[in-house]
Amino acid sequence: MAIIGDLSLDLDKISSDTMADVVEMRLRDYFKKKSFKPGDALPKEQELADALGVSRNVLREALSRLRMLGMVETKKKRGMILSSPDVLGGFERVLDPLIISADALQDLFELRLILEMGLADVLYLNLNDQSIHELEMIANNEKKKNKEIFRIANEIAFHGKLYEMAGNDTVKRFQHMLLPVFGFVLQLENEFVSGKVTHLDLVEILKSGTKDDFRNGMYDHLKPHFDRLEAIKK
Amino acid sequence: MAIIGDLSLDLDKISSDTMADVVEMRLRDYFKKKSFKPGDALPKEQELADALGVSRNVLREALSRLRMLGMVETKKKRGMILSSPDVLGGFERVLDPLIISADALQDLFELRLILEMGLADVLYLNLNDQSIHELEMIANNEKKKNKEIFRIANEIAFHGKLYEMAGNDTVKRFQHMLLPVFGFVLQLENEFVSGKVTHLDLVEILKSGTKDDFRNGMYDHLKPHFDRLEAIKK
DNA sequence: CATAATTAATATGTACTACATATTTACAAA
DNA sequence: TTTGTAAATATGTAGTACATATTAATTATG
Repeated sequence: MAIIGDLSLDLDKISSDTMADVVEMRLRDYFKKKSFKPGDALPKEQELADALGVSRNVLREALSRLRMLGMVETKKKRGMILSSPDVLGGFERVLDPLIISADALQDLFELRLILEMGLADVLYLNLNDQSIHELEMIANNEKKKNKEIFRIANEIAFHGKLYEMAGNDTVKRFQHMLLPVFGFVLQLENEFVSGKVTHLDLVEILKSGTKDDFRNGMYDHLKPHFDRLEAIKK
Repeated sequence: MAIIGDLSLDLDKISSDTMADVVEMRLRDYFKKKSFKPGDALPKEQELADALGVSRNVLREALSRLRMLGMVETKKKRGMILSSPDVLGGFERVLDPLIISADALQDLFELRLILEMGLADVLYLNLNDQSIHELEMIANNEKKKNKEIFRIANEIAFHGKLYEMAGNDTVKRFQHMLLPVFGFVLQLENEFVSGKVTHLDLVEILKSGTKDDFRNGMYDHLKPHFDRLEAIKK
């Protein structure tokens, strides 16, 4: 006798791609196959629609997606050109803590910790006295202001500066996008404790310490977060 | 006398948002303001279009973007629901080494190195004998196969397994998406040398070494890449 | 002849209409 | 109670029309 278990495990959902989904993929393939490069002019909408056998409506729905990602730009009469997308644009649009899954939130929380811990090597490649001095100014500023109220702003300023010093704009932006997620997770846990190593301590390490010193300092600075992770994993 | 420099630096481009751009933003704001959560039903297309004062066409172009990102799903008659987007979907669609800028390529190359170096802490939180054993199998397998031909596949398998062991699906996928970029940059440089520390060495460290040992081992494993970075930065 | 002004041509942006299709709901039939 | 049928409805798709901005061509003008 046949055993009927969870149907959803045995029967895959019927994939109902719309024409816009298909056209989006086909356009991608077309650009690749023809090795279009940024700046190259694309055929006009009606030609593409005719070639694909769809209405101009459907084609524009697909184009709208590519335009959002920055893959294509259009000028009124000149037509469309392929362009260099902002690699983080699509990521940014989706990063709302209220709508992404709890698992993804947790993963992104960890991702930021991974970034902070991995930054040392690239950071030390770009280190110079001027930027260390600027970082120190930021850390010093924290003492003046009300610690509780400006705590989050201070965190953002200091760590953001670290990424800036690493000289990698994409990673800096990336980390900045992760901040709301990070804050959201912490808020859920009602946990705002600080590690033993302060921002000023980290500055001192940058002045005279090694990469390893910095990594260890950063770990201690982030220790409460890692402790939280450890507690969860068990 | 007025000095005329680079015009593009002095004159901002006129922002010519299309209706679809505006509607996309307005829908986002609407979802937030009404605190829609995944699963909630959205008004029907015609109602939204009427409310926004645009044609159903324009509204659908905006919706098409949100659908692509996985923010909304639609069923034929039931209407639309807000849903949990795949946080990396938008990123994945744009990661074509042939169209993203050279700067972004370089940044992403560094980003992968940062991830590898930062992985240790999260990895050690999840470590267990079983997964170490599986990793060892992968590393051992490399010796059997033709090293040159399978070199890239081996790299992907080993490092992919490391991310899997870290127990963070998002980061694992993220790293996997970065691989083509990584490979592309290396290919440009015609550089495929390995560090002194092999995959098997890393496995041994995982068995009996500390987090710091692992980080140092990973750094040595990736040393050629860091050397390349250092050469570029100067 | 060179520059400015005008006109024509064209591709995109937007709106509107129409209809097929899938899915729900309700109801009828077995 | 389950199954089958019919009506209702929201989305998916096609097609037409036109406004607008931009380019190209043409004419006017000094």
